[in-house]
Amino acid sequence: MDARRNRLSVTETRIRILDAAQSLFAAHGFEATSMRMITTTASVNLAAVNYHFGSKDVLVQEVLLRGLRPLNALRMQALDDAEAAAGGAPVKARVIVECFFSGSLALAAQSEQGREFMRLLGRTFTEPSAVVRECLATEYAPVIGRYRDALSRALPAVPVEDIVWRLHFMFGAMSYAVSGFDTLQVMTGVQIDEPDAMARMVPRLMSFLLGGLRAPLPESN
Amino acid sequence: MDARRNRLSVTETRIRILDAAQSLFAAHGFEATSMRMITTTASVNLAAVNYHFGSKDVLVQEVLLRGLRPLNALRMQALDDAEAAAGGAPVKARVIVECFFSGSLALAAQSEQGREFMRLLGRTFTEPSAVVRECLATEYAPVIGRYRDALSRALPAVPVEDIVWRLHFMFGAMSYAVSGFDTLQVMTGVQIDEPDAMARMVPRLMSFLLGGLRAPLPESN
DNA sequence: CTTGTGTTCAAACGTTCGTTTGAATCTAGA
DNA sequence: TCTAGATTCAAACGAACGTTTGAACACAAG
Repeated sequence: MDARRNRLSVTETRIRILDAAQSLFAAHGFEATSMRMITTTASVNLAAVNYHFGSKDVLVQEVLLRGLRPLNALRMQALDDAEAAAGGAPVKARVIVECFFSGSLALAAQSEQGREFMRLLGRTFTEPSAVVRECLATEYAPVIGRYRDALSRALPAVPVEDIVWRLHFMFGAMSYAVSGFDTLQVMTGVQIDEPDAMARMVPRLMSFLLGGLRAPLPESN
Repeated sequence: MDARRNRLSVTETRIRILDAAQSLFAAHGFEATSMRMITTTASVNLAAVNYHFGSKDVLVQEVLLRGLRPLNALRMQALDDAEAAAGGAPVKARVIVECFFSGSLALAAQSEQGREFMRLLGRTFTEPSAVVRECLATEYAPVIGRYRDALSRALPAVPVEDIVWRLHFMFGAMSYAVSGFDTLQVMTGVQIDEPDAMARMVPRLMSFLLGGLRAPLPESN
């Protein structure tokens, strides 16, 4: 089998590149990560990325899609299940938020690679690169739509427009919370080095987000 | 005076560079903005940045400090005033949040340059660059400390550790809200092109943040 | 063994980056 | 008016970037 060959199989080379790229992207960002850093970390030749993926942009896309597609599939499924369990009644806001996070948590809990991707996801939202934005827009659009509708049913007093705004704020708090651990440390002096930092953060984040979602509307004047 | 000279005065050249850099940094990010873009936009020679500032990193710092120092001074002053007005009593959480935003709003309201800087600020938090992080840490540390203490007095039921977490989430929602207009558009299909988008967003953001700040704590098990 | 296809490799490509240089130019003070 | 210092300018520097090239290599099929 593959183990006998001293040359790596095709799929193995691709995976090594994807893994190295994901790790470096999460640590340094997309632009700041060079092809040479990626190929050196992956222990493959410099030309391998262009041979297997065509360009750096395509590699970025494939790294994002590899993590994002199963994650968003989990999020859709979780909401489907919750709505089925509720019968015809609207799903409670707290449950909806939990649905959104359960996928991330599962992914982050099961492997260091999962945690790495979550850190990477935090970066993507503020990334100026056009290819990243386009990728996110395509992948997130249906999920956002689904959750917007569910939240709109759960919080009938909140106009859809405000639901969208609050979803936007939620994404901000979320991506920042995931990607900005070191910023938090440096700004506050708090140390968050424990490996279970994510698990300790998520319930706090969920309380915060739920509080924001259910906040009274600003007086419209 | 200066108007008679066909050569720019020293301070004018510096200001032209700072303005052009701020505008381009806000639009494309720090790394993606080249010296040639800056000097072309400012209509000065390529070598001018290195002559007047020493390096691109120093220019980045000076752009940040020029906007951040007066902004944070306003924030400190606003909280001082609120505490003085409250006598010995703790300032209400809603007022504290308003203090934090009043400075940003004043800056954003009075000039396009102010709005530009707010957009730039949104980028900074997720910027991987070491020089940016260091600059933010130094400038924000005392402000964060002050607001943390004030919030801790306003919300005695919330442990200081959770106050810090929620401040962190606040920063995320805030920076994302300011910098991620186009992301919001692209993800939701909502159009936010009006010039008063900032003014329409802030009350919504404040409601959201206050709701998050005052949310019930997660059940500690 | 030979052939053909897919993969790896070292080397170089052209471009752009931030920075430096040394001469030209302007300004202020003696 | 002349000179010393500050500023601008065109040009080039070395380094790093993403990408391309063509030969070398591995391996399965005939």
